[in-house]
Amino acid sequence: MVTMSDVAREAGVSVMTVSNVLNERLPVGAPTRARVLAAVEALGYEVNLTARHLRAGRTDTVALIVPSFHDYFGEVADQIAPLVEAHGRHLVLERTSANAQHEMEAVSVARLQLYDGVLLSVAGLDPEQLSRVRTSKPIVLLGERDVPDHFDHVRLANEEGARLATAHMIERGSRRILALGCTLDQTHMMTSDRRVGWEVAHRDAGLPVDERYVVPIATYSSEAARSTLLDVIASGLPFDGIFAATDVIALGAVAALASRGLHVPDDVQLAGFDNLEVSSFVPPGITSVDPNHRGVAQHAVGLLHRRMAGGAGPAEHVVAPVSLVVRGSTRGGR
Amino acid sequence: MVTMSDVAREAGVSVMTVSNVLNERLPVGAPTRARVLAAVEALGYEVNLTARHLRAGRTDTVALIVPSFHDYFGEVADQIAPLVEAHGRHLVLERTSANAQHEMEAVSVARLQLYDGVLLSVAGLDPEQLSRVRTSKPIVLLGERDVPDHFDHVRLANEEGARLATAHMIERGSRRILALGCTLDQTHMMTSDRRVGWEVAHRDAGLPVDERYVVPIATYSSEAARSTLLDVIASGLPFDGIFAATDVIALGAVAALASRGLHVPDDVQLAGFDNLEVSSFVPPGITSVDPNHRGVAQHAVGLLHRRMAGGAGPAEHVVAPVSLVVRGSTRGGR
DNA sequence: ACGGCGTATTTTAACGATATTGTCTGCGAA
DNA sequence: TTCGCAGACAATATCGTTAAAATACGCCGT
Repeated sequence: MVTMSDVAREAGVSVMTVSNVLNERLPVGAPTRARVLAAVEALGYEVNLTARHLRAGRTDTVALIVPSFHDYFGEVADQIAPLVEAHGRHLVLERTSANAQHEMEAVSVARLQLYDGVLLSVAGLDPEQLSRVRTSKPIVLLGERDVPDHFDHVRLANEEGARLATAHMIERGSRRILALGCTLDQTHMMTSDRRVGWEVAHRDAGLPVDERYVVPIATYSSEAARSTLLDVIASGLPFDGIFAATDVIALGAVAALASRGLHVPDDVQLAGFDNLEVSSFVPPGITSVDPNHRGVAQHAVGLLHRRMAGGAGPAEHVVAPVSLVVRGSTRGGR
Repeated sequence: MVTMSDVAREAGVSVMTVSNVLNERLPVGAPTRARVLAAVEALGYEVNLTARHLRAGRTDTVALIVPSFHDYFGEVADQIAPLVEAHGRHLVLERTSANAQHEMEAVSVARLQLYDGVLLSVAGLDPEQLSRVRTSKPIVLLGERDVPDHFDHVRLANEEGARLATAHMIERGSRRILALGCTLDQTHMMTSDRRVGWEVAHRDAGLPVDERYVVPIATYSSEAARSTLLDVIASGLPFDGIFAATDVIALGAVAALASRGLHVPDDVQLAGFDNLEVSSFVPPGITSVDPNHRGVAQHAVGLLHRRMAGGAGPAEHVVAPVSLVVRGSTRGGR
């Protein structure tokens, strides 16, 4: 590897002069500067960022740690990247495979020290595990789980989104709406918060809440959703609407309904959550709760930036508002 | 920050003893070890990886540099991650926004020095620009563009995949097949290689090749595909099949066809390329060329690993085989 | 001619970890 | 008693860079 001292020797100057030429900290005489630049060019020198990071105590890099690079997270990441770069920092992604052990490793203080700040999308860690993470590094948590109070946290208005979607289908005539991929858990989780919204919509409309219509699925994949919904259909439980906890689940539902000859929205209305790009293209267009990626990204990066700039003060817990995008999978959609 | 020397002071030993306890290089007496571990625990010490990286000259980290975190790249990344981790290294992703300037920055030798190896998904850089990248760091290129000979490179059998898909639709009765999202370029690019496969299938079947059926699109988005296809329909050009250059494009085509009341596959057969997960769930299931992510990932990581282990020898240029997955969007699919 | 000042450049000392070499202690063998 | 040697630990040098302090050099005014 070519180092500064190689360049210095080649140019017949000290390493500090090389550093000063390259970083323009102290002024360097024109002839000397020219010799240094020539040597840099000749040897193909590039600064060693590891050394600079050690010396500077900063890396000008932010990590976004996500469970997988798929779908929702990919879309959020694409929103976050330019915001981080606007602050003159780099963004890198790390993956945890939604596995609590991997997440703990990712947030091990050792790993964190490589970054000036971390956006951690929490999927596998519960509050108890998270509270064991002690570090002075700025961290902002993203995700739908409960987290310890002392972390900055951005989450979605899950309940409200689910309520919007369900109320919309009720208004358009559905009376038996599955909550596909939701759960009856009492703790705050994505799947239970969204189920609560589904319940609230029923109560608001004076409709009974039937727990048989809450249908959990094994994994959050389209395939699991498809086979689970096929089971529901086979069981004979009557339904005329589906609130899918995520668009990935909605997609599996679309496939299952089509394979059983059920028409959307005439036989069954369908609404999802996440407003993935594909959702507007899958005929007849899937009505979906838009999670407001841009807003989430802005809040998260904003909070992180404030902490990195040394901002103190109590942790903030942001609930980002969501909105319903109506498409052809519910009646009245275009 | 808590450093080794803080721990050393707390435990009343030298820093080397702390290092030896933590890394188990030289043996340390049991009582001393216990004191050190207690001090580590008490102070919450974690190793500073930046310092270790500088000293070791390695980072045990591989970067995957992609144009965006969407769709295809997200899926490839999820395949690559476990393979890299199996070699005891970390994987991080960086994003270039398919922008040549960003790509050049990403491969600036400075940035590379943070990693032991780099997988670079080339979207914006042409061979001439790439050949200016001089570094001794192991780099493996991914992607469908031509690259300088001295780089290891993994690409797909684009032409063969397109030929398979097109021949399949011809066999099932299509006679006027659009090449949507393809181009007439003569240089090797994804869009032109796939167009060549479309041509070859026609010639193999003794059918004429009509260049009016090659329909480029402005951006590789579903939305652009949809509006472009709507224009084609409006133009009155008759067609009974579509080979879409990517599944993202196929998805836009599905939406356009549905909105014009054209039935897939009865009125128009449709086949895509990439076999995205969604493609098997969008009714009636999109026939697609499977790009063999797993194989690509294995080749790429294998090549990189060999180079990182010091393997010399000429650069390899791998063309990963692809296969056709037949679904309901072509006749005879399930 | 000389003190003083400003600019150009070098020297020194870190950043935090670790490979290498060096010191000390105690014990067994001659 | 003396030497050698092994085990346990410490001191030093180093990775490549940069902040801060030190030096060298010319030039000015008096």
